[in-house]
Amino acid sequence: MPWEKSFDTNDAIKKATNVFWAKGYETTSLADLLKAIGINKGSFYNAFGSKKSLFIQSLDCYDREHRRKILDHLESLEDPVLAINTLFDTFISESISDCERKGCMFVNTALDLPNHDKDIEIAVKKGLKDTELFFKKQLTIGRDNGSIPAHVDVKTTAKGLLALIVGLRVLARGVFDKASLYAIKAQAVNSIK
Amino acid sequence: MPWEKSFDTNDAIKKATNVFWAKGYETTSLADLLKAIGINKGSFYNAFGSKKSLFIQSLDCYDREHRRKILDHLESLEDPVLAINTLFDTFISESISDCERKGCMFVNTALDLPNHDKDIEIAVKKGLKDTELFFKKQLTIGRDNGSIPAHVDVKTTAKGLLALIVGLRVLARGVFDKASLYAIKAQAVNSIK
DNA sequence: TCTTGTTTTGACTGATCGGTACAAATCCTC
DNA sequence: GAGGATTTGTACCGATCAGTCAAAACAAGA
Repeated sequence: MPWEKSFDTNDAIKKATNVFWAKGYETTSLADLLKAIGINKGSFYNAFGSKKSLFIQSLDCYDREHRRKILDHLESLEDPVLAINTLFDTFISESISDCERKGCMFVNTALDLPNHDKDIEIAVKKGLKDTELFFKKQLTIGRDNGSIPAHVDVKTTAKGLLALIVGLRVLARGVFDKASLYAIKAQAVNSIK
Repeated sequence: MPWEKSFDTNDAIKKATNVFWAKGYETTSLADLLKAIGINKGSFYNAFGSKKSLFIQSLDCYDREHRRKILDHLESLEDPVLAINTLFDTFISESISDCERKGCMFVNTALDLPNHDKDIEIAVKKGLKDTELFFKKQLTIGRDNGSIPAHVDVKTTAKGLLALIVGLRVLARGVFDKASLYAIKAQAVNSIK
């Protein structure tokens, strides 16, 4: 009975994610989203309800398709020191090769949390807490298998590494060059030996 | 001959700075600025020319009245380890006590550099480079007087400390609590001993 | 072929955006 | 007080903002 949808919702969310990722919530206009997805207003509101609702779905998409995917791969390495090294390498080369300089969608959103609603705050906190947990797990494994010395405090260092990653993500959006980004990595590597 | 201005330009810039600081350039509307300063459009465009021109003046105001003022004081301590400790303490207590959670205007602006014009990019880069230079100077003094061990690499550590500060500033805007912010400080302190 | 249910389209809403134009109000000097 | 310089308040500009809505387009079942 119904008319088949002419566009794929998941595909549309992915396209929207890229726009929100690069420009942020406020700066992204509805016109930007419609152009990126290739539909018009009626279809947009029929499919997504509101700009904010799509933003939340985009955050979730980013979380699954980017953030968690990277961490899952690093965890599978089963080598905490290598995992942390590779994490920094990945973000640095991602930053350098991305001519849009999008950075990290969670970091970008975290910075203007004061201007966002509670539900978005919760989603962002959850993502960053989970990244912190990733560091905690890796540090614990490393200490247990001896690849990370015992004097490294797991809780403190996990938060410190998260802060370094966040700093790297910000500075990679136009302030630091490649060499400087690798200096941040060196700081991170130093803190686990 | 001329009619005296009914408001002080510098005072107006300070008020505008607070709004831009909290909300960012795009999200701040002209109406926000007019309300904060307490003037109306005619006076605004007569005094400042454009929204962007005022933003640049606000960045400069922040640079002089906040960023440099803090660093000047820390340099006057003539004790690099104390200076770096106090820097983190200052930012942490500033973050906690500020109910607006404004963070740092340079960090906020740095994150959306891709959406800003060249002149703003230059101003932000300059401010952050100068902060990096502050770290370099302090580390050099510390190594010279023996309060910081020789194995600490000045250039790398300066960039690392800057990244930690940037990360702290972001995470303080809604993700981390007080204890977590102090963990970042601990990471910084660890890296210079 | 006609009905039914869904999706698409694009015009429309009222609000707000940054910025301009200009007359009225104000003050200083002569 | 007159004249000139400058600020101030406000009406207005076109563009854009997020969001609404009714009619057109369409597919499948009857």
